[in-house]
This record gives sequence, structure tokens and C-alpha cells, in this order.
Amino acid sequence: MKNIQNFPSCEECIAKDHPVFKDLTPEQLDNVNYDKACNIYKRGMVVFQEGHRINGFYCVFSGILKLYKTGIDGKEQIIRFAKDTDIIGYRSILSSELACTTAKVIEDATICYIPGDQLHTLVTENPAFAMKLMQLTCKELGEANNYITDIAQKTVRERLAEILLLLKERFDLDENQVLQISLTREELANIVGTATESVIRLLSEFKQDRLIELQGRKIKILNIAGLKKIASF
Amino acid sequence: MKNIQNFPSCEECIAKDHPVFKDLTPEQLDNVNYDKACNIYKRGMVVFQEGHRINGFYCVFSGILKLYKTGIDGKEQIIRFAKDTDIIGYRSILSSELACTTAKVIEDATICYIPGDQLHTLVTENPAFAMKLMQLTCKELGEANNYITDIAQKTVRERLAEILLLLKERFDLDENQVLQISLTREELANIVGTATESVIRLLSEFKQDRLIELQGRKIKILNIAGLKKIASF
DNA sequence: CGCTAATTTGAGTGACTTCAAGCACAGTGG
DNA sequence: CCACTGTGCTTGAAGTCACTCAAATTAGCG
Repeated sequence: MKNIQNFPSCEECIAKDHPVFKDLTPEQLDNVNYDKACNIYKRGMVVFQEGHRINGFYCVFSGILKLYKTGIDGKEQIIRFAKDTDIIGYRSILSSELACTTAKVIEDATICYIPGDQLHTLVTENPAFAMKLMQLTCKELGEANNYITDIAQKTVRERLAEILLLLKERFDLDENQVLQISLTREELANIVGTATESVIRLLSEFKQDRLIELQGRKIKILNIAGLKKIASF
Repeated sequence: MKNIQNFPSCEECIAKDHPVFKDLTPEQLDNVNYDKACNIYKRGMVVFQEGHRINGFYCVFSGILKLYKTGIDGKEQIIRFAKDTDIIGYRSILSSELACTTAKVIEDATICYIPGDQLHTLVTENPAFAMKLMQLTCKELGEANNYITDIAQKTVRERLAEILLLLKERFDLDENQVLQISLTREELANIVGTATESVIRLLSEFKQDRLIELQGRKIKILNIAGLKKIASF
């Protein structure tokens, strides 16, 4: 075993019904487990950077990352988030391109690195795995296409309401209906594709309309139906 | 042979260095060739519709289609185009979801339909094919992510210039520098994500600035560097 | 050390500007 | 003749700028 520290074993991820790895044979899983290198990343750390070469992919064990592209004059556009059992960076290895996004930690994370040739081997040797991976890519592609349509046709107000609902789906609410992901106003703006000030103004409108409650970065969702209506979802 | 008419054989597509089919064994290709059903589609015809179930995928032999999603109040958002050797609809079979876009012909097309189980068989039996298909999906995903960033951050003017350049890459220019795809102003607007009037105004601005020339739907590209500058490409 | 002081960072507000959408209408050409 | 193109005008949504305030970090110093 390479990782002598108490780093996670792949079995722990499988136990969570891992979307792509659960189809591996015990032997294949062993190989991955042996080859992988785990690391702890603190908030703000960059796992990989847009435009750089990456030779493997990453499997998130815990924590949350944002994946973003840097547009003109350095403005971030957040493409998606990754949390436990998500894999990131696999796109670049498959198409042997440079990373097209930057992955930055927004909640302290434990992440395993798996060399790229493992991925190639698995795709060739395990059709079920290949299928799952392909389905994952297709799902992401479908979501991306949806978002293109939204961003092109909906107003900032509609999009912000929609993003709040999507974040709720992906990160859930706690027992007090508080969104279980903490983002700055600027980060919210970088998802929605707008200015920070606009997000601030719209959030307080939503608050006034009793759709949400705000205390710092905690967002409490009060009226899901109301948000859905605004998002025309 | 099922198709008694003079419909294209798969070999003709292979001859064009088909992006995913070229990795098939002769036997596999034979199977596809036998199972496929070809059809001629006229401009305006719909190959498949958003929200409908499709049980196979389509391989474009000739012609051009637009793939679009229908947003709120029926406004089209064109996601991509398909031309010869492109395959469409494969996403829905892989993830066994309903079609998430509508495919409509904009230039008379010959299109082959291949049943979905063929795709499953090929992915499982031919790792090289699986790999190619995955790379194709990844490429599309990368482009989608780029477009999200653009549409979220760039002005309509910048995006229109960029789209003209992208169309030039994809459909080439003829000997007179005329773009080899003919779109209505509305269709252009539905790619860029703006109003038809805005496209009209901006196109005539571009014309005034000697970047392009217009004669009906024919767009002649005069100054590529200039367009690149506007698109901040 | 511990306790301010100083600096940074993020949230929030108001005034102003501008881009682009929407509407109405006039050509025009296949 | 109808769908498409083109133009002028108006309005509104959202971006930008300039600033305040609060909280959180870091530095400074007795």
C-alpha cells in the first residue's frame, strides 16, 4: 500500500455507491487503490489550473471544489461544482488536451489522484465502466446545453432563482432549510454570469419577498415554489 | 441489403475518415450497414424532437441540420450544427433519456438511422470505438463550457463576431470568401442568444466597418483579423 | 504573549450609463 | 403575398463606478 497515512481507501467510495467505480472488478479496484495518491487540500488551494497539462484525474473523497474558466479580464465563470464521489479532470486525459478549467477548493477537501493510464486501461478493459463514464459525460453535456439556453434567454433574476434551486438539489438543505454550501456573492455572480452588485440586490429582493432569508453567506430557502415560479422552472 | 435504393453505404463515410466509425472491424461495419435505414430529408423537416423518445442515433451523410432547444415562450436556442459524418442523438441512447434537443434540417440532407442496440454493442465490443465516442462527447462538452463562458461574459457584438468565425471554421468559405452556410437573421440570433433586430443592426455595422459584406443571406468575410479582434479571440 | 491598530475582504447602497430588447412600421424579394 | 429584412424610437434591465460599513485577518508593539 502506497498510502500509509489514514487516507481513504477506494472501498469507502464504493460503499457510497460510486457512480463509475462500482463496476470495477476487485482486481481493477485494487490497481486503482494502489496507484492513487491522496491529498488534503485547504480552502483556496488549486488542484489543477486551466491551460496546464494534467496526467491523471481526481476523485473527490470529501469537501467541495468549484470548476471555473477564466474569461476576458480575469472574470471567473463557474462551470460546475464537485463534491464527494465526483471525478474531475478526466475529460482532459481522455481527449489528451490541456485542462480547460481551474479546480479550486471552496471547502477543505480530501482528493485522490489517479494516473491517466489507469483510466485508459479501465475504459478498454471494462465496457461497463466505459459506459458509465460515457453516461456521466453525456449528463454533464446535457446540463451544459440547458445552461446555455437559460443564460441566453432568461433574465439575471430568473437565473439566480434557478441557481438557488439547483444548488439546493445538489447540496441539500440542513434541518433549518439552510443551503449546505457557502458561497460569496461574487461566486454566486460567477455562476449566474452577472455582476456581484446585481446578485446582492436581487438576493435582498428575494429576501423582501420572503423567498429566502440571509445571514452572511448562509442562505435559508423559505419558499421553493416561489423560486420555481420566478425561475420559470 | 435492406436499402435497395442508391443510399450511401457506410464505406463512403469511412472514406471520409469518419471520426468514430473508422475504428470498426469490417464485420462490425457490415452489421451497422445492414441495420441502418437511410432517408432523405428536405429543408425544414424535423429528424427528431426535444422530449421525444428516440431508439437509435443518426449519422449525417450530407446536408446540414441545426440542433436546438426550445426555451421559454418558444424561442429557439441553437446548440450546434451537424453536417456530413456527424452523428447526432447518440447522447439520448447512451443515457437512455428523452431527446434534449430538436434536430431540424436547414439544408437538404441524407441521414442514416442506426438502432440504439448497435451503439451499445459497439461500445461494449470495441474499446477503440468507445474511446473515440467518449472523446467526441468530451470535445462537445468542452465547446459547451466555452460557450457558457462567452455568453455569460461577452457582449452581443463580441459573440456575433465570434460566431461568424466559428461558422467559418466549421463550414468554410467558398472561393469568394462567402460563408458556406446560409442562415436567416433569426437563426443567427438564436445561436448568439439575442434578438433578430440586434443581429441585423450589428451585421450592418460590421458591413460598414468593412469586416463583412452582405447580399441576402450570403455573408462574405472580408477581415478575419478584425472580427477576431472584436470577438477578443 | 496578549491586546489594540491597521489592513484586507466582503456585503451593501445609490447614482449614473449603456446595451440591447421590444414595438411599430416600411420595404423587398422569392 | 407572406416571410424575411431593415430602421427608428423608447424603455428597461443590468453593468459600472464610487463609496460606506462591518467583519475578519494580520501586523505591530508594549
